[in-house]
Amino acid sequence: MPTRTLTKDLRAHIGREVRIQGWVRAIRDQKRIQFLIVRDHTGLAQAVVERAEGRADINQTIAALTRESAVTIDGVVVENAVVKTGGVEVQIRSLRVDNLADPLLPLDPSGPTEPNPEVQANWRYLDLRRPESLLIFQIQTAIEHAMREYWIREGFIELHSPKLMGSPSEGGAEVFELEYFGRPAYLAQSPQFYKQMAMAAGFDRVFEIGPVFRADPSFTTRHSTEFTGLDMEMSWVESHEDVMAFEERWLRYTLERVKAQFGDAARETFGVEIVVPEVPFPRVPMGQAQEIVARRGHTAPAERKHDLDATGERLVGEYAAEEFGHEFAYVTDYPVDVRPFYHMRHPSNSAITKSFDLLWRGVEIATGAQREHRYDVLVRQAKEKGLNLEPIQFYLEFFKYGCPPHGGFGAGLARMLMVLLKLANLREATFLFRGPTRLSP
RNA sequence: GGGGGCGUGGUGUAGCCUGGCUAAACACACCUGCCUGUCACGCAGGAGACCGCGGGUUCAAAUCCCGUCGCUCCCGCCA
Repeated sequence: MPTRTLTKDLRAHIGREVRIQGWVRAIRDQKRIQFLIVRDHTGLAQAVVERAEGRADINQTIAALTRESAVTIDGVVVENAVVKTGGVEVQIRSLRVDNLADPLLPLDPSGPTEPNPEVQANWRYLDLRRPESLLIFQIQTAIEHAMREYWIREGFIELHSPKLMGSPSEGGAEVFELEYFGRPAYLAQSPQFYKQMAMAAGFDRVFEIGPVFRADPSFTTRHSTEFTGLDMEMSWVESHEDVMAFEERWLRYTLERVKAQFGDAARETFGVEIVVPEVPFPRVPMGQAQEIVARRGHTAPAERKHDLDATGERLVGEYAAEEFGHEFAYVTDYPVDVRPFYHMRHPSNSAITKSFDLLWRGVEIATGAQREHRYDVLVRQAKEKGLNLEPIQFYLEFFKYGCPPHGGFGAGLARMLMVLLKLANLREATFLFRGPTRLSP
């Protein structure tokens, strides 16, 4: 008997005794009868008990109960069309208070208004009790699952690369430094070098879903200092086009799966329609992107006229939506000066890289490229960027003993979730947000 | 890093511009009592903030000024 029944399954247990477990969302304690609304991760259920001599203990417990307490209820499921929680209710036989909640909640998960961001962050576990919060992470699980499924089906190997590094992977300004047994170490801001090392190792195709760290003091709704990176790298590509072609099919599959599982829930809770994108996605070379942006009346600051700023990206997103009816757009052919040294350059035009960004509804969600796999060219490009070769020598060595041509991309999980569900802020799509001013809980 | 906004009981806000008329108001939550099935339950009563912090102006400041701390948004950086 003490097998737990989820609230969503009560209808299948009419007339039988069940145990439900969850949080007290509401207490309606009346003279003759007492109602509890109990929430678990699958929904709401009403539990009811009449005030009577034989149930004085239960009646008393309920009189002293508080909202958001954790309870276990045993009782019989009865059908009652009047009841708004699914037309069924549980007639309480016994009630156990597993954890009584303090009556003064710092954050009310079923309250009429949303608390301030700071209150939400400080009491994140109460904030996460809101069903819409739960749904975000159920959808995140489905996304990750579908992505991993597609990768594995395509012959990829899953990688877990180290996050502690002896030298900053590239550049250096945006890397966290920490003390490592008396010498400096750095938190990986990308698995870039290691996934390329797997190419040199002959793994052919790899992916990694793991934490990445960025020491940028960014204050926007779409940045954090620690997030889950989605990275992949594939060997024997002819160009970055092969990578883009993979990525768009991977995304189409993922959204297909997520829509099938959560399309209705996403519509009801967030008012968003999950669209399974057509492939190929629209492609917009940087030169054309600049024209589109200019035509739409936006002028980027002179010093970054080779790149797209956030507004520019939004406008290219609008363009893709209007011209192609598409939520996604690849921006390709970024100039050398706005790309890292390891991006391969076009053989016909060395000022342009074989790289791309992927925009979703005008928000940058991924960056990719074909990598430079020729040792001497790579060294030349690193020098050109003014890099100190010594700390990256281990990386450069990958390309001295037979490394296949390869390419890949990196994307951000929370950022994709934010765009998918049209959330106002990345932190809603992050279990525990880390930012320049947020390091706890 | 640059710019804007905000900071009032447990929570969300009003009041601030046009200082005193409010011993700081409203909603939700909380406490007490009442209520024959409630379902945003209802009704009656009650407790709870000296208005982020520090300084200044003034007869008088939550309200004006300066500083400071915190949060937040935009830009930049990027996923």
